[in-house]
Amino acid sequence: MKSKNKPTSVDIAHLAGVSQPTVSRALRDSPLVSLETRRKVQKIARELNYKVDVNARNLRSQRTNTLALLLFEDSGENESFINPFFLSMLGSITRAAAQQGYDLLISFQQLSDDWNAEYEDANKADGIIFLGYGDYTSYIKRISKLDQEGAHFVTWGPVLKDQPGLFVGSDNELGGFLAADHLLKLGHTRIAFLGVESKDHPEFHDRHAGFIRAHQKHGIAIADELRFNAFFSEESGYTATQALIQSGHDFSAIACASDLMAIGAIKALREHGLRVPRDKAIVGFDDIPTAEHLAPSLSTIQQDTFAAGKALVDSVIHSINGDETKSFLLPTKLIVRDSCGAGI
Amino acid sequence: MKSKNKPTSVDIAHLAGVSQPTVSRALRDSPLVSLETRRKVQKIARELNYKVDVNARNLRSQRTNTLALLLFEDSGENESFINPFFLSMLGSITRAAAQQGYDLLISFQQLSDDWNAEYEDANKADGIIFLGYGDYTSYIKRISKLDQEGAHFVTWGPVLKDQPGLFVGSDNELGGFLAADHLLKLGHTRIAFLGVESKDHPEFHDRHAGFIRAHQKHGIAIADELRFNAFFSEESGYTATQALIQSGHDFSAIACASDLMAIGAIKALREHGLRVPRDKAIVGFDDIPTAEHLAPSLSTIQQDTFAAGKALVDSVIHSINGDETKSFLLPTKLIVRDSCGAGI
DNA sequence: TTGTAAGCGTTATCAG
DNA sequence: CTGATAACGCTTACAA
Repeated sequence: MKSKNKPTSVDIAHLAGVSQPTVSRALRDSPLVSLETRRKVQKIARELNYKVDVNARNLRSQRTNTLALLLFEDSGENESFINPFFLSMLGSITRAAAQQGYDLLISFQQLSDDWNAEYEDANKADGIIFLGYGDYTSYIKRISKLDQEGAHFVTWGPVLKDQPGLFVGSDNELGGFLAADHLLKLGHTRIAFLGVESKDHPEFHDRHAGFIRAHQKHGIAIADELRFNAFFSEESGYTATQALIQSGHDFSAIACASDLMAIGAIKALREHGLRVPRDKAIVGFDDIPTAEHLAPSLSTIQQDTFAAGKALVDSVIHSINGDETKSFLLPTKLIVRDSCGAGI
Repeated sequence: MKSKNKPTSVDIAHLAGVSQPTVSRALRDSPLVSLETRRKVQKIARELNYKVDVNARNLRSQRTNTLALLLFEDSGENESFINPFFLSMLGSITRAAAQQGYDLLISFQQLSDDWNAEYEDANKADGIIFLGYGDYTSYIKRISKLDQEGAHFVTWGPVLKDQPGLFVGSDNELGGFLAADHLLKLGHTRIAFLGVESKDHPEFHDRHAGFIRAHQKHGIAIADELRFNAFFSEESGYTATQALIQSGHDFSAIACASDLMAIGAIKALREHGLRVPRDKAIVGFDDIPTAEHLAPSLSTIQQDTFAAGKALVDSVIHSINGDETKSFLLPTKLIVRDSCGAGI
């Protein structure tokens, strides 16, 4: 079944009449080998369609030139469905890794799983990128050990004081601020906020903190009764919005902590005969590809997945190389579309 | 920088007072090792946080337990943008691979690249999944060699006579039929078709073939002047639709060979003051996540990415195992939404 | 049930 | 500049 016997560096050595380490060196274009020998060896290698066996190389050199991407999912989510924001990240990380000459090993993990962060231990990868860690508190516990062991990894997430490990994330506080600021400028004063309040979800916390700061800037009091818990998903946004409507509290706009939530919110509003943006304004968060195609198109806070992928890959490579590394945030940006209308 | 010296099976052997192969066997839970010894060894391994070095294992066993996914992109496409259909595939392939206990190595390739299909040669992976091969004719040339070498790979694509290698794909002919049949049932008789006509793109050809078959079934003549070339992208659908409108030919519906095209088509129609579905009906193809959120929601032909991912992974694994394998198609399905209206 | 010996295909080290 | 020799850490025979 399998192909013919693959040529090895020994085979080439014989054919070229040189020693086998010389072959190895020649193929890496080492200047320690004379140009003539190099040429000869490389020619033969090409003719035989020789490829270095990466397992042998990795074993000997203790380096894999591979990055592992561990994607964690809330197990509650729909089986066959991946958060589109993560999908975008996945795309840009793959690209960035390729650009740096690293292979990318991808693995989905269930949060419930016994944590399978053995990629570096098993020498499958030189470093790890974590995406979507679930809840922050238990995640931190889990990675503290990794960090002490000197593993090379970076996490997509919030940057907080005294965190173990390396983090890269979006400036969620800024995003929350921009969203609320936009609505407040449009004249809204009673703005609902959809997003979980918990130490376990610092991103949401930060988005809400920005939300508060914007209110302070405008001298508008926060209406705490308009804050509803919701996770990333559409269902969650839908449910929270129903609760909001049924609460009977007055509101003219909703700031959602994710675009999926916003989709659910719009659906719920519509079912109650409320139109966006005529009756209620909506802002999302993420800028997933669907956002611009929604009806109405969704104003939202954009996370730059392209920059994020590159930042994650660069960070973990720096860590691998033993360079100085530091956690940092990427700016978020307001994208104005139709879902907020022209103001009150 | 790197962690402490990782424990090896030899270390454990010493501690456990057994031979090193015994350790290796015990860790694989081989029944050839007494329960007692197994327990002892496993306990020590756990305490030391020992992990098998996959490079050593792979080198010795000549198996990697890894699949490579090579994703080809039309280089013309927007740099940071990946076809959402492929993104869905990527998600489901990752899942399916994990389920089968395989790691997944992902690589983006530019079509222009010097073909980097060396994954199996280099023993990085036991088999390869190809996604988005560009144009069929040159792709076939490229893989013929792989096939002769006995490489283990499967391609997402059309199933044709005398193909080299293994293919899994959607039943595009059926999809094209379902799309046109739906429109014809609604009373449309002059239906435009957007999709490239070329031997190099058999999927589009098949979709059009189904389109024709539906017309035949309904006894309606095909209006060849209503066929416009377009690729997958939104821009392409936009441009083709403009051309269609400017051609002055009468039409009441458009069948698009991809959802992205449909998005572009709707945009073009709207700019010409034409409303969907009131003035023109639209059917897409793929059922990308955005489709249901468009305004109007897009009727389309669904490709089952979940089944597809599983089928691709299973196929390549069968091939690796030397089992009998055969190319096959997965059924496509009509999803009725609002973009076709209630008929003429 | 366990141990011994060999080897997977490289790269590293050192000597020439 | 090149070559001999020894690892890298595991699995596969085969022998006991």
